[in-house]
Amino acid sequence: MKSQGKKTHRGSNSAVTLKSVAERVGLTASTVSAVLNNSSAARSVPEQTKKRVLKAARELNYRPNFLARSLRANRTYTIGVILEEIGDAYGSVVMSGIERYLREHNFHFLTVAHRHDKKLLETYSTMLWQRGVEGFITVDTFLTEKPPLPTVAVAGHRKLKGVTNIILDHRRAALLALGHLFDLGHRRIAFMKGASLSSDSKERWSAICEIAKDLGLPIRPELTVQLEGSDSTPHLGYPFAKELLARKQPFSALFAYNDISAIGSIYAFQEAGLRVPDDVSVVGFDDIQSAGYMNPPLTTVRQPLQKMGEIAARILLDRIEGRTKYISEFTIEPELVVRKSTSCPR
Amino acid sequence: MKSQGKKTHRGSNSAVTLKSVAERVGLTASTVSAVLNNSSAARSVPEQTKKRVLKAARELNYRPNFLARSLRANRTYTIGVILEEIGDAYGSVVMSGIERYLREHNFHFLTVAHRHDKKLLETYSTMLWQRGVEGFITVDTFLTEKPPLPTVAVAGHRKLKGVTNIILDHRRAALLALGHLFDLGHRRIAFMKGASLSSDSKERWSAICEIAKDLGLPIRPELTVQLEGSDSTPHLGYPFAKELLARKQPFSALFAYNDISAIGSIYAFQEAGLRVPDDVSVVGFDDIQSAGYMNPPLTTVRQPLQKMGEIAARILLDRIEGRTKYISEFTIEPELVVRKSTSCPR
DNA sequence: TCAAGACAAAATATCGATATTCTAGAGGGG
DNA sequence: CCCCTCTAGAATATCGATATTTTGTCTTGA
Repeated sequence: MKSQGKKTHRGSNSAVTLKSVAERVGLTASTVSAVLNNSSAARSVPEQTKKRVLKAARELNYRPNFLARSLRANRTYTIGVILEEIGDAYGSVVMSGIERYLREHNFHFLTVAHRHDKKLLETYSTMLWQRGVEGFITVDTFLTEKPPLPTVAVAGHRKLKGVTNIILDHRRAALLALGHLFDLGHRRIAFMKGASLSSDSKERWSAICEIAKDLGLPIRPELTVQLEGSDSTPHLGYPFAKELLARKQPFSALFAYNDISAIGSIYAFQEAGLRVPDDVSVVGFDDIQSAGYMNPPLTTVRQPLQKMGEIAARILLDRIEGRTKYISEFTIEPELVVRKSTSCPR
Repeated sequence: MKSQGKKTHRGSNSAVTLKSVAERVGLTASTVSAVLNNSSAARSVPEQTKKRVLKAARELNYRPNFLARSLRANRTYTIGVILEEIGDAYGSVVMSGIERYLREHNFHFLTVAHRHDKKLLETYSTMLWQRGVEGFITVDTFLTEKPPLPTVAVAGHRKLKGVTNIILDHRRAALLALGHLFDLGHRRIAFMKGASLSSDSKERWSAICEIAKDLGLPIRPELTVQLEGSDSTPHLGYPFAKELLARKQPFSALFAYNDISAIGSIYAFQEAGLRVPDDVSVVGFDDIQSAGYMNPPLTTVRQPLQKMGEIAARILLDRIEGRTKYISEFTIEPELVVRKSTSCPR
């Protein structure tokens, strides 16, 4: 005897299956399926019957079982999002953009954070792959080998075949920031390089070097510090700004690695009795949400993070659906947001 | 003739199935399955054969198909996370805690953001349910009816049967903040009430009223503003702080609804020539990452967001696995973080 | 010598949806 | 009158894994 009623249906959705709908109308599951999907086999089904089927499905509130469908069709309409960290001001905004686009196109996503652990990264991407995701979006992640699925990388600058990189135009970004400082009259500029772990680090730095050269601005080692650690709070910049001060080399401006470190630096400067921007101008990078509400409001190079997430999602879906060919890069233009943390040097 | 080799395997994982492993060792799929899962049927399989099977599986890098398995077992080891918004400083930190816990317990999660759209909320939760999630965690979300699956709500104060609420001890929070201001000598305190959309709003406010009464602090309507809109940038507080100033009623301190609005308020105060904390003390709520790096660093009531996410995940998994019974509430203790945005009134 | 076990593994049924093939009956044309 | 075609669906096979049932083969003891 069949069990009736008391199904626990834990993970699965309701107990209403194709079969139960079929029984209701006295037909077989295959016929009902054909009608509901309006497949070619449904051509020979009379209107009357179709109506009956649709009515029954509605009444029983039938929802096709996603797992069964996916298994059959070999499609999950799901992608995997691999981030360095979830709770920070960078990744989560990109994610928000991803979510936005996916939602409009009936895709979903699974998320994992690897926290810069290479081993974890590998485990996680295998896990997602096993779960049938159809592609990956990585954020701030160093991939070491070509993933087995279509992949789009946001802020990941290893060039890998098969991976589309969403990159910021770093030369443009450097030009915006340094040009701004240069125009204000700054000549002794301090720099904060990103931690070696941060995947954007290298590219951004080399762009800065190039542009500085073009502008005739020297990059002095004694005014350059390199961030370390994977802290994503403003602690990130604080100790390094202090170190910079401890070197007792004069400088009138700082181009920080990102807003987070800029904020930490400003804090260190103010603590040391320096006024921003009167004594030191500071330029950040990213334009995170709170940047405009710091004191002083931060002048920064804006990365349109949400948009980058949306574009990453769009490119990935286009590839999954075979609408477009693989492209190796997509460049996003940054924007300079001038607020109050920069001014002419004394 | 069967297709061989050139499978496209889009969503699904590799073409290595149980069957192919079985063929490799000249056995049937069922036997291989029994061995790999070490199920009771495998008792009668000789060690030699087991070894052969395991070896073949390893060599072919066999990964069981998640969809097939889930379909059979009616389990997905997946939960749905429903947030108001992803890219903000609140939800994403909670999510980070959720991720952390789930990862350690081999669960995954799907995420949707409803952006306070009730219709969307319903659609999305149905979608997740169809996809076989085994439970929900909601963040800052107004549920209107009992969900069809085990649910844990973070910062959602509708009391619904079957839903476990992770709540902050708001009375304690109010006591910490108001007690602090009171001890400093503040008597004319302005308040910012949360937007009606924000689910914490009401509870927090009534706790504040109670505690204020206990302390003998009057709550003056002319010093109370109510936030509106669902902006999650500091714009949130800015206009309302301006309105407060426009009323020309003296006050020496502000207890803001959250850090975001506190930051916006400080900005408005400073713009109006007021110094914080010398002219106005400000207390925030949440302790978001940048709170400590504002100028001045924000005194605030800390909500241990990441921990709340972890606990929500733990409670949900315990319920899914039937390890514990349903509990209707779990209370988290807040903590006062005294920084530099509060001082004695002039 | 024959039956009862034990052993080894194959066969089958199932999860739910869907694509393809098959069939029974009605109607029409030559 | 017979064959063909069309209708209206049923039956079956499949996706991949797994739980249950069955089938042989070999031992072993009475």
